[in-house]
Amino acid sequence: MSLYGGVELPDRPDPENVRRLDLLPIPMVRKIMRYGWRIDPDHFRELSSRLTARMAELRSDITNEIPPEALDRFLEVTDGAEDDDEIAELPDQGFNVESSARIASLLYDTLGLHRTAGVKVKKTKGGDRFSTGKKTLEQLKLQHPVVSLILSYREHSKLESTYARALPRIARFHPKGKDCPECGRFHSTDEYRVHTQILTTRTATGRTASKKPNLGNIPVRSQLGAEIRAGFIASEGHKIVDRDWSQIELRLLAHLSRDPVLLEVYRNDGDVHETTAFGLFGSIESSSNPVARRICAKTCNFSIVYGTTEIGLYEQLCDSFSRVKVPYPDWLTEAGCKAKIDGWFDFYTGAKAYLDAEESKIRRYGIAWTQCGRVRRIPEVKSYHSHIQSAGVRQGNNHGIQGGSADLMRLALGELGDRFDLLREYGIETFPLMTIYDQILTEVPEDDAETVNAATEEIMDNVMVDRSTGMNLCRVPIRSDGKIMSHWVKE
DNA sequence: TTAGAACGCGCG
DNA sequence: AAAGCGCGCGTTCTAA
Repeated sequence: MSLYGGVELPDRPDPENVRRLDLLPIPMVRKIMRYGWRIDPDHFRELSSRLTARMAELRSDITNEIPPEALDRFLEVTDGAEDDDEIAELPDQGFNVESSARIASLLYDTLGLHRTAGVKVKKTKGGDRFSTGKKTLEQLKLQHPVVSLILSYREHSKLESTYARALPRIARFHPKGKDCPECGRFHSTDEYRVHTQILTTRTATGRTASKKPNLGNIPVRSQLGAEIRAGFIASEGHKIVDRDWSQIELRLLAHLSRDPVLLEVYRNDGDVHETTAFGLFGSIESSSNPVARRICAKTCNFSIVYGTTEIGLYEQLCDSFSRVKVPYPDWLTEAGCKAKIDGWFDFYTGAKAYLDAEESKIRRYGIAWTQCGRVRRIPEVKSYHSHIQSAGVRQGNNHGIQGGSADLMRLALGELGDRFDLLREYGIETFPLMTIYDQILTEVPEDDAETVNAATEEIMDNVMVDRSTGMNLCRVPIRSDGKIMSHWVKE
């Protein structure tokens, strides 16, 4: 029985429910940590040497881009980093590109890019010097060719040190045969697996956190990053079932806010990003740049809800556009972003009303809670500094959505654990690989992949259906996308 | 020598 | 005064 629109929500936290939520996923979490996830060490070793080689090239390209007299001037300057130890910069290798302080010295002291740039260059958090972060460098790209080279070097270096080099070292050996001493299962070949640690009571919002390795930040967005993911593989004769919720946080917002536009989109299985684009730009036929139009809408949907300002949205949009190599549209200014934010709230009036109502509750109680009753204290709203208060309100509103989706994930993991136990009685063995915020990955014998995919879908999509009464407690449908693969990338 | 802050950056 | 939230990790660099 569906009660879309007919359900009144409890307005107070339910501590019993939260305790249950914290315990529910534990059997699944323990399995994830015990079984681990197979990786291909040779893939990473090969990738690592490719990255290292490219880094050396980029290092010399960077030095070559600097005029000789400027380079001499730059290399003479010694800052605290340069003792007479190993860290000292070797003349034949150029300088230490890893050091943000050295990069700042190069870009600003030696080349003076902060003066030639049209925009105001940001300072670091401590305010000691000009920033060399990605967003700043993106803005300086056109000033000097060395900037893009530095960005490229950073990308390579990040992937090499954090993933390509680290993962094979962390992996444990699982010998072939039955009763593997590491995980107890049967392996038809020797394999290497990484065993992440999952922390279930650490984050402020109720999300789980993963470490050693952190499987929540394995690259995917860039071309190079996808090559890291390709090294995560399934056991011999097995497949990976990868299912992720579709826009779970926006659906939760639709549910909580009862925004009429959002409700309508999701109930009709519509395209929410296209709908936002329509609200911000008008019909697609009148658009000169449909690609930019959609990127903008998508970015707005994921940023504005959490209280981004025009400056933040501007930076975010620049990042989105450069990522997909779409030229910046002419309206992309801070003022233009202000207009988009206003337009977004004018279009989604119900969401606006919900966020405002939440804000007043958060300010009054100094507490934010999810629908399931997960509490987060927000003492900041009682601060005498208005910017601290605003940050607190943003955290609180974020908690309702991010924490709410974390609650759903815990519910789903609990249900899925029970379902997997049932499948085992029918001879289907499942090995949970990971849960990443809105995603559940499972390793399963090839022939059972479709079955497990369907079971996972059933659990995830009905996570807000009360199993004892059959009542649907969500005002919009919850949907997910599933993939069956042998590498952690599309086939 | 070691601990940890600062910076930067990967993901949802 | 800062400018969306939530994390973990690698490197540099400083302080003890």
